[in-house]
Amino acid sequence: MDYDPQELEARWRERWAEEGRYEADPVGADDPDTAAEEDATFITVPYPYPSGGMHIGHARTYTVPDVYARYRRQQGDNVLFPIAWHVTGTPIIGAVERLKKGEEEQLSVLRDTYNVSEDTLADLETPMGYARHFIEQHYKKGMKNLGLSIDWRREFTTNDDRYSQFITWQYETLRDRGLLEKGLHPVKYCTNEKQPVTTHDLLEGEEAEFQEYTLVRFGHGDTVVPMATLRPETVRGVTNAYIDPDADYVIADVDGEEWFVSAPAVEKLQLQGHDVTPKRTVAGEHLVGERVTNPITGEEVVVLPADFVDAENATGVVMSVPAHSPDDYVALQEAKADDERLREYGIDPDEVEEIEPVPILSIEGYGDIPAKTAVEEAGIESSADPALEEATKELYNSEFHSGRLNDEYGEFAGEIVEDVRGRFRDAYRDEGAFGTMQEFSEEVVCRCGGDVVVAEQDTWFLRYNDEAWKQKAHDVVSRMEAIPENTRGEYDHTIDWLNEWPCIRNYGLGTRLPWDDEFVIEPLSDSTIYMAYYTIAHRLDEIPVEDLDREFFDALFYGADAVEDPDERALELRAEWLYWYPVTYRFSANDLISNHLTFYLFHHAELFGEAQWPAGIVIMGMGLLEGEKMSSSKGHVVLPGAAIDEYGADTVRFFLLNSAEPWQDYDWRAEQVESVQTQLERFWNRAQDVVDDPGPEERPDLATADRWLLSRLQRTVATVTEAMEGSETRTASQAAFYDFEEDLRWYRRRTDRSRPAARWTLREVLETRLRLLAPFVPFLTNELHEQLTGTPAEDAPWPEVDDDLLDRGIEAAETQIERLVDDIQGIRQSLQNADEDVPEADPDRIRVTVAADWKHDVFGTVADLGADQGAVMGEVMQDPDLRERGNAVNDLVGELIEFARGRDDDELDALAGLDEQDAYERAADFLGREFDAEIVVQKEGEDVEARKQAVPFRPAIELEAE
RNA sequence: GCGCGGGUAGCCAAGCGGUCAAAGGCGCAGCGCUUAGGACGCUGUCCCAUAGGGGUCCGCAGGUUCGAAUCCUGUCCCGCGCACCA
Repeated sequence: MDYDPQELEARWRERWAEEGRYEADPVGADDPDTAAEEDATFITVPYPYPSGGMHIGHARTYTVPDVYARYRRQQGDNVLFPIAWHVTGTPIIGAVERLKKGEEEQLSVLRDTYNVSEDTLADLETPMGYARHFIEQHYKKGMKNLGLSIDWRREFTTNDDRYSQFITWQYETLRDRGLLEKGLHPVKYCTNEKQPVTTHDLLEGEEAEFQEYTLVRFGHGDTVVPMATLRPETVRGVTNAYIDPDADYVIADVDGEEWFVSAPAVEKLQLQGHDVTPKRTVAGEHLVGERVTNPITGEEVVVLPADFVDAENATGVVMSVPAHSPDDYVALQEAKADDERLREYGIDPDEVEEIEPVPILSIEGYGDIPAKTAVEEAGIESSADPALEEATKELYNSEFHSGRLNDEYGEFAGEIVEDVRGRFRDAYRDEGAFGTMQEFSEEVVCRCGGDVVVAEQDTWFLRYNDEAWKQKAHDVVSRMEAIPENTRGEYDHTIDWLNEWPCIRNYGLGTRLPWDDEFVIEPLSDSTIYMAYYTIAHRLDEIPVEDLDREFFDALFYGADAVEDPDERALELRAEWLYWYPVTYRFSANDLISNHLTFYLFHHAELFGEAQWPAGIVIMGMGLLEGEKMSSSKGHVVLPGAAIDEYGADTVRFFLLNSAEPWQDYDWRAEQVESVQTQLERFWNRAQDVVDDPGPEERPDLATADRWLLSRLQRTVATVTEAMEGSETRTASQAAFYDFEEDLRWYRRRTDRSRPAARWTLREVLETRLRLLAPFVPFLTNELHEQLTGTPAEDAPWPEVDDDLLDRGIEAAETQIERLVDDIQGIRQSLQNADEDVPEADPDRIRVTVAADWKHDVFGTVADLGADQGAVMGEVMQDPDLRERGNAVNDLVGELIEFARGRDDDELDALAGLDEQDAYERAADFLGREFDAEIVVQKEGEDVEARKQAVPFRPAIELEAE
């Protein structure tokens, strides 16, 4: 029977679907308190977000947990592996809108990358229609084609009414526990659309960060002139101010005061919680030459004109600290040099000439006036010099990390800027001398073309900064299994670093905030405990939505005593939940540690008891395609459907699981995938050979080679099992498939495979390997295992190591034969390298001389005492015969000690028990065939002496030509 | 900047104190098998060598050790994540 993956895989898919093979239900759930929970294994993976199609990276994300799920099933566990669909938030809505607008890029992705036909495009014009298309046509199809062992009865979307009831319960509970809080928060706000926007909506400035400027409230008469700065601690070093004389500025009423700010600042201030009424617009020139009062020092400084001031940024008025800002220093120099311009603005040049930098902090290596030093050392002559920016950045950095404030700073004096800035700012903010304004680090433009600015918005926060909550989350981390182990610290790090998290949005799919339906709970916040929902999803459908109220879920998750009149149905579902929970392993991508996974830990820590806390998380790496990042917009993707059509699902699975461990990055390379396909085909063909001629039913007498192969098989079982326990899919599949293939190659070379014992051995080996490989290539292994035994591989138990078949002695002997072959080959090669022809390079006879008995006795002592020259010599010299040999013994011990180093006791014992001569004699036929020569095995003794020194396990070898 | 991961022969990639000139795959070369090709098997693929040997080597520089690709320190380079976005 030829290997036809398409035909074979289609058949098994059908069988699985018909049988409902992977539908899992609690066992012994009729008695909920004593259900056999220890056998329950619950595997989850983040539900896909169907805002586009599935690509090969997704295929791996879902196949890794599938392989583990299949492994646990063969180990006898009751395994639940469910899936659902995450549609919350804006990406799907955004995609639909771009489609409806007829955006070319979006149409091209849909048509060309995801093969959406023209007549189905219309179905995609509603969010759920769009989601449904990708769920059904891509994800579900792809998952089924891959052979994922999912319980399909439990699927749902996060936009379902019942799911919303569940999330409503979660958020009401959290609010009652004081873990939700209302407050102001900066958001990206489009001034054109007059609404908040997400990163996805941006045309420019996706990388922009929020920057918090301090507004230093300089005074001009009764008018406040707020100067924006990122370095509030330099306020005592201000010598003057700068303004753009040609830009528009506004005198406005702000929160009952009169302010002077740039025109663009008005809207920003309004959006940031200020009550702003513009009174009149003036040119910046209006303030030029005027004096403004420093709120901290009380000093008056002059306002100078400057073109470099950007009225679009913050308030459009800046303070000048020439001692510490190379920018300001150079600007001041240039102002001093341009008397004419100063006069133009009615400023007395002599007054400007007198302005000297005022240092306010000290820093080693920069002299008294750091900015001056920096500018001069960099040879900067003008503000147009590009080196100025670099010098400014470098000085800012140095001052931040190692500058110490001077004495005039009082309680803040002597401290490093990095440590003191926040406190300094807060102190004066409380006092009223400072204000705050948020601004982006770069220009941000909405896809609609509108300017995006920072707005402060009323928002509900999850209080991840709550110390008690953090502590509980840390407890979860300390108790769970983190795979790989080096990720554990990242969870702790994230828990410590997380602050308040705004958990609602103004629009999007999902669950409305229960007490304010203007808002919707955002995607990372409605996906923290949904694993619990899987355990009951299929049975929830029987219950009317309106019954799923707070009390219902309280009874479900907290038991009959938690509510006054518990709903019986809720208590039944509670049994299901308790049976499956906790989640045994959650498989997820490494970039989700810093948000989703840690949220998952937080919410479980708070809402559920310790017994329901996550038991383990396995982190998965990223995928590349031909060495490059995948990108659906560039069409640089491989779709699972196409890959499965071309190679078959088993090949796709095997490649994805075998090319790297789950947590390592992997690279889909067509060439490598093809090679996997041919390897599987070869495996199939060899298996067919065994199926066709399976040998005797009863175990015959086995030859050495058979016993060797069976012993190797036991080691393989041990290696694969251990690897699977740690989710090391690469190690496991490598050992079961490729590594063992090496052993088989040797076996084939070594022995006659038509013997009945060989047939029996090969059958045994195949059956075991099929079971070991069943999690990886379920289609092929099920088929072959059924052909061989009548049952599919997945229904056969996971192999166990048979100690009776493990034989160290046989393996040690075989290793010696391999070594002998290598050595003979090495000698022959060396002779073949000769410039002249050497007849011995093609020997007629090979003489193998085994070391004398007394040498083996010495080795026995080494094996007993270990690699300890002194101890061995001491022991050996007790023997008068050996003592007589003197130096020869000393040299031999040295060599044997070297040999014994790094070998474990088991191996040394096996070698000590080995009859070397017998091993070689039994292999003589084989060696003769290999080298086409007569093999003479002899033992070193009184009448036999080899040309070369024979040492135990390293016989003398002589090649002889007639 | 902060955190994580990584730099191994022509390429991919394993190894993570001694059995390491370093698994396996790809590529390349030779031989066998074959009508031929493919597939398969054997051999070779850093340098030197007429007997299983020697030399150099695992980003770079130091160090620990009887012994380092493997441990430590420093350094250079590359990838990924860093929030209100799934």
